[in-house]
Order: sequence, then C-alpha cells, then structure tokens
Amino acid sequence: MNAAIRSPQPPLTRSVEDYLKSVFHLTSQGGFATTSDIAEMLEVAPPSVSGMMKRLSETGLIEHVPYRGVQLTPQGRRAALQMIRRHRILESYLTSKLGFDWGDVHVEAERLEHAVSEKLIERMADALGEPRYDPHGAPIPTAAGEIEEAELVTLAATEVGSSVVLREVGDENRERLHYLAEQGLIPGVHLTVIDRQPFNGPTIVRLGDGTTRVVGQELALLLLCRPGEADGE
Amino acid sequence: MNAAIRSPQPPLTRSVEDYLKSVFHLTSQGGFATTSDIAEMLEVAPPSVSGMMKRLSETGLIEHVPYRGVQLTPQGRRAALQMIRRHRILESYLTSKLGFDWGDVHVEAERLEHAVSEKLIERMADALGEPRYDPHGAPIPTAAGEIEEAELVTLAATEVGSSVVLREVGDENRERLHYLAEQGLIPGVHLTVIDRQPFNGPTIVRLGDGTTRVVGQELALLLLCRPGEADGE
DNA sequence: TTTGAGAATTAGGCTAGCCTAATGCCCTGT
DNA sequence: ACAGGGCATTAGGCTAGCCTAATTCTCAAA
Repeated sequence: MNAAIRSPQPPLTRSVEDYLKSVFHLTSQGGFATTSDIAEMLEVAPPSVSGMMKRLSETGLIEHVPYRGVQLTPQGRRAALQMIRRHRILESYLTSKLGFDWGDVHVEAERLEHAVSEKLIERMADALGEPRYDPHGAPIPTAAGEIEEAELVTLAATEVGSSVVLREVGDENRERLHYLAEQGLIPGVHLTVIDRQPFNGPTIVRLGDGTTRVVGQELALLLLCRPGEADGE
Repeated sequence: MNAAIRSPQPPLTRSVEDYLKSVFHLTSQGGFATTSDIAEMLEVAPPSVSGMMKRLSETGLIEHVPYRGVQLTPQGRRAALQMIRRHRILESYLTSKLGFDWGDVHVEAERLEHAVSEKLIERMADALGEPRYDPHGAPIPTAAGEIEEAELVTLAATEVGSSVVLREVGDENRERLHYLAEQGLIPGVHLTVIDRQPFNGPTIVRLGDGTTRVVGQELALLLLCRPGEADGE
C-alpha cells in the first residue's frame, strides 16, 4: 500500500491545485464531489474532470469511486487547505495593506495563490497579525492545516424575531459584494430578523443603527449568520 | 502589412513573457540576441528557442533574422519593459515592506511577476513612493515604459586612483549577494579604487569609513559603478 | 575556393490539459 | 423488471512547450 508516495514529491501544477480546492469546497458538507459539479465550478468539460480525477487518484491526492464521485485523501486535504490559506491570507493582505476593495480581491488572489511561496504567505500573515478570518469572514486555515468549522445558517433560514450576527459572506461576485457593503451588510454586523415574506420572499432585518434592509432570497442565501444574541469575534 | 495585429490581443503566456525578458536583456547593449544565448539564459534547448522565436515573430513581438538572431519590436519591447517593471517593483516591495533579504527576492519576484495584475503593481509602487531603483540598484521602468539608461562601468574596469559610486549589482545569486552585503558593497556606497593586481587580479577599494576591501575579478565584474566624485542617487 | 566547426533549424516525439463525440453505467418511474 | 434519462467515462484530437536527433546554414581558416 501507498506505492504512490515518492520522497521528493513533484510540485503541484496550477490545475491540480485548482481541482483540489474545488473538491475541498464541494465536500465540505461531507459526501462526494461529483464530476459535473467540479466541471461546473472550474468551468471545464466533464471529461476533463474524469481525466484529472484519474491522475489525482493515482498520485494519492484523492479517492475516486467511479461513477460516484471523489473525496480528498489526507494528503489532498492538506494541499487544499494550504491553497485556501494562501488565498485567504492574500485577500486579507490586499484589503488591509494595499487598499483593495473586498469585491476585487478574489480574482487577484486566485492568480497569486499559485505563485506565492510559503515564506511570503507567512510574512504577510505575520504583518497582518495572524488573522483568523478573511475579508469575507471566511476562516483562514492555520499554517498547520487546521480550519475552524462554525455552525452558520443562511440569513434566509433564520427565525423571524431572532437576533443574529452576520459572520460570513459566501460569495465572490464583485457587484454583489459592492452592493452588500453599501447596505452595511458586512461580517460582524448584528441583525434582528423582523420579517420574511412568503414564497421565498425577502427577509427584512434591522441593523444596529435602527435602519432596516430588505434582503432578497438570492442574497439572503449568501449571508451566513451565527444565531443568538452573542457578540461577534 | 501588420496582419498579425488582432484587436483583443490574447494575454501572453508565462513562457512568452520569459522569452521577451531574455531578449530584452540580451539586446540591451544593441545588436541581436542569439538562439543559443536565449537558450542558455532560459535553460532550455536551442530548438525550443527556434520554435518560440518563430511563433513570436508571427505575433509581431520580435523581429527574427534567420541564422542571425532576434530583436524586439516596439510592441515586444513594451511587453518586456512591463515585465521588468513588475519584477523590480516586486523586489522592492518584498524588501521594503515584507522584510525580505535582497538575496531572496529575485526568485520570488520571478514567479510573482507572471501572476500580478497591473493594478496590484501600481498599488505597490504607490505604497513605496514610486521607487526609481530596485534593491540591487537596477532602474525601474515607468508605467509608461521608459527606462533610465545610465553609463556604468564595472568595478573591474575602473581606473586605479579614481573615486566611484557603486550604483548597481548585476547579479541575482543569493550567496554572492549575501557576501556583498556583508562587505558593505551595496548600491550607493562610495569607493576609492586603491589598487588592482595584474592578470585579472582583485581590485582593492576603500570605503567611506576608511576600511578597505579586496574584490576578486568575478565579483568586480558584477559591481556597476558611476565614475567621478559625484554624490549618489 | 573549399571545407569543416559551430550555430540554427527542421523533423519527429512527449506530457499536461483541454475539447467534442461516442459509449457505458446507474437508477428511477412505470 | 426494464426502459430511458442523465451522468460518467472512454476514444480520439488539439495546442503549448519542451525534448533529442538529423539536417542545414554561415563563416573563417587553410
């Protein structure tokens, strides 16, 4: 067993790194990542995914159950978390130190994450004071490969009358992020759920300053909240 | 003429960017860059260069005179200078803002220069106060694509008895750069050329603080100096 | 003026990643 | 129990970049 382990393992290609990240995200709720989900996420054709999955399972980064899907091996998970750490540290650095807008950092980080050295990432993390969350509120894996798993619920699923804290915005679309920031809907803000219209209608929330927002279902599904009155961070 | 120009020109690949940089450096003294020089600089086989030169001349980035060599077209020169700007801004940023050693920044910048956006480079340049020289003293091209051309002479070619200012270290080797820094031989320092041993022997210089250094020919060829008593920068 | 060394190019092959078209598998609904 | 839809996989092809081996060109020296 484990014939796939070679001592000086070759560095991963950009493509491989992207595939691993996709599988990580698609399996974060448990279960398998399917070929077509990966294909859609990476914007490639399904046969390209099949081919890559074969290669990755040969090198021991994923476990492939034909016609069922894939999961990361511990080795694959480690690599994926490293990429996610890079991505989120980069996003944090670009916003904090170089004045980038939170709607712009994703694409920038997406390219840079494949080019930065471990050393550079740790210097950035250090300069930032070892941040635990990126600008969108997503947890940053530690250098050791641990990631916080919070139990968050989408704003669309909160109970009317309850109070929640917006913890994370699960989106990377520039325009949507700009809009949300304008509305003051950014990680850390306290929300009281005033009402929700039926038939997947909008959720109405009150912010800390007493103003209200009407949040459509599409956006409400992206706003991940921690229930309860508790204070943020 | 100029059928090669397409309106939405495709982005250059990493390889192409590297070839253009090589040609730029190899032709900086005028003349043609030869296939084998490019091959050596990029550590590829000569036929790979021939193939790439063919492609690049088809896309109008270089001018290829078969069996003679290549030169950059204005378009190719623009692209090369952009890469060099990126590289040198990155080196400057890494040393100034993230505490990197001047011996380490080259390899890091070499990877990053292909992944950074124009916007990021300009933010970095801005954060640095639009630096004109990188940590090794090399001039940074402007965003508009202009680069300073100074008339420098290697320390090995200076006149015994003259005073010079060390302006630039034309090297990217980690160990050599560390050694030079230890010796205080960094851009900006004033040197008086005390003596030079015959048969390509070492050059002996006195620093501003009165101490002397014995600089072997190999290193002396890398130290680019501005002659005369004039003050630095 | 010829010749041969050395440089450049052409010929032919390989891998990584992608594609489309063809085929195969799985499972649900009748 | 099986037919068919939908997803996955295999088959076969393409490009960018690299390689080695074979060939061609250039130029200087005899």
